[in-house]
Amino acid sequence: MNESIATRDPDLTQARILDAAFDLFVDKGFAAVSMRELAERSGVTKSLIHHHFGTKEGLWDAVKEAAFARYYEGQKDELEGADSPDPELLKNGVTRYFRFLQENPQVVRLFTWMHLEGDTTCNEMDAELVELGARRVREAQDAGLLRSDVNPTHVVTVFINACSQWFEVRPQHKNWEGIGSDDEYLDDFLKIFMDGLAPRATGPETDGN
Amino acid sequence: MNESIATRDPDLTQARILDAAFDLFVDKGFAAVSMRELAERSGVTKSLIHHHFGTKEGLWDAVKEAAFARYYEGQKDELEGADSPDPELLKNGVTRYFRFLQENPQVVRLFTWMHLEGDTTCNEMDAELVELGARRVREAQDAGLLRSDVNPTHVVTVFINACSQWFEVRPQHKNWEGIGSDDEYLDDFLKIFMDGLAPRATGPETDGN
DNA sequence: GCATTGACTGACCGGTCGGTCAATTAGTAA
DNA sequence: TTACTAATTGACCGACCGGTCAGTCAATGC
Repeated sequence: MNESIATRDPDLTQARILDAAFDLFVDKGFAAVSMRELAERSGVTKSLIHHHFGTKEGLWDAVKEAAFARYYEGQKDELEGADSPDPELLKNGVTRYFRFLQENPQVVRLFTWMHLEGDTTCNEMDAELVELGARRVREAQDAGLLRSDVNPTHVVTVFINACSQWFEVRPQHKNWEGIGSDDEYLDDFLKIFMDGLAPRATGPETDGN
Repeated sequence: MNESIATRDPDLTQARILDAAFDLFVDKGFAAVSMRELAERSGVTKSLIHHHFGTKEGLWDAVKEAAFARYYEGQKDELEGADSPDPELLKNGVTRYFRFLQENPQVVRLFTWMHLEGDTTCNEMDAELVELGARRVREAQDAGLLRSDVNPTHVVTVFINACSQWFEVRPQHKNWEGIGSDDEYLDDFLKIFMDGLAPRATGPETDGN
């Protein structure tokens, strides 16, 4: 706050503002954050934020765009990295997604704010990621590695829901009696999820296809 | 708005204010709602709200308390209504919970706001409900009707998460390609969930090892 | 040198915020 | 009727809101 910028660097300034705004918006929500607060946190004047981002909504949009772009790139890379259909692949996919949310709690909160707002700006990208995952599931189904009587999109949705909601409510549930650690929850979920997705014995014999 | 109260009825007035506040807070979140807006919506003066509820926070607390009390009573009754341990019971429990959220989308949003706020006022009641459900699961496990190598609390948590997150993001996902209706999602989830919870073949019978 | 551009500032704007308060009004018990 | 209590009102408060604007200041090109 006391330090002023050594030399004029608009890019760095914008990055500073975006960082502070990300933290504050994620923490308190859009409506509960004031421009003055944002200015103080990022060490610039309120007017400067308006200069770079126009309105408060403009800044909020920029924050969401930047955060989601990072998320999107990371997830897309991981989804496209895998190749051969394999149940182990699904398990790893779930685990990686779970780890990602675990390490990025702010992303969970950001998405939750956006959902409550009815924000649809990231809808196509979101849909694309799920579509990518669903395609993997369908490949595994066609290869006879996963049961085929469930909608692949729902398979992906179930694990996304089970993971993201876990971290969304984690702060409240943390010290509940009977509830385990992140890893224990993940283990139990994977047991249920993977065994529940195992190919069904449709006939009298062991399903070999 | 035009109608004024025929005769003074403080209870009715408070109920009116609570109703309007519930709708507005659930819709826009605590910070984004103004006392003037609340007053106009409930057809009373701003001062009158302060008279009955003290502060804006006081009204918010009252709204949350009332809503959660209703939720708590309903859920508790359903959980205590069941008696014999039975896998069908778990399936019915999931279905009933799913239907409840389906019919009460505002409750989903309210809880999400509360989670983001870090609200812990309903934590004990929440924990009690999950504990009740977990006890049912444990009974079924002890009776050999469900696999025993998973934490009963996690079993309950998984289905709560899968259901509530579904409705939390539903407005955004509604017209995604590949995604089905509420009922189709529930069916697919139940397939995975129930089969994933079936007792494992550890013994002499048809064993895959 | 000088003009131009854009980053950056601080004072200021009208409006809205949550909350208060004295005064009025309607029920109620004596 | 009277006295009391509580519901209800509208005017009002200081603080804060998001946003604007004229102007300063540093870099860049000529």
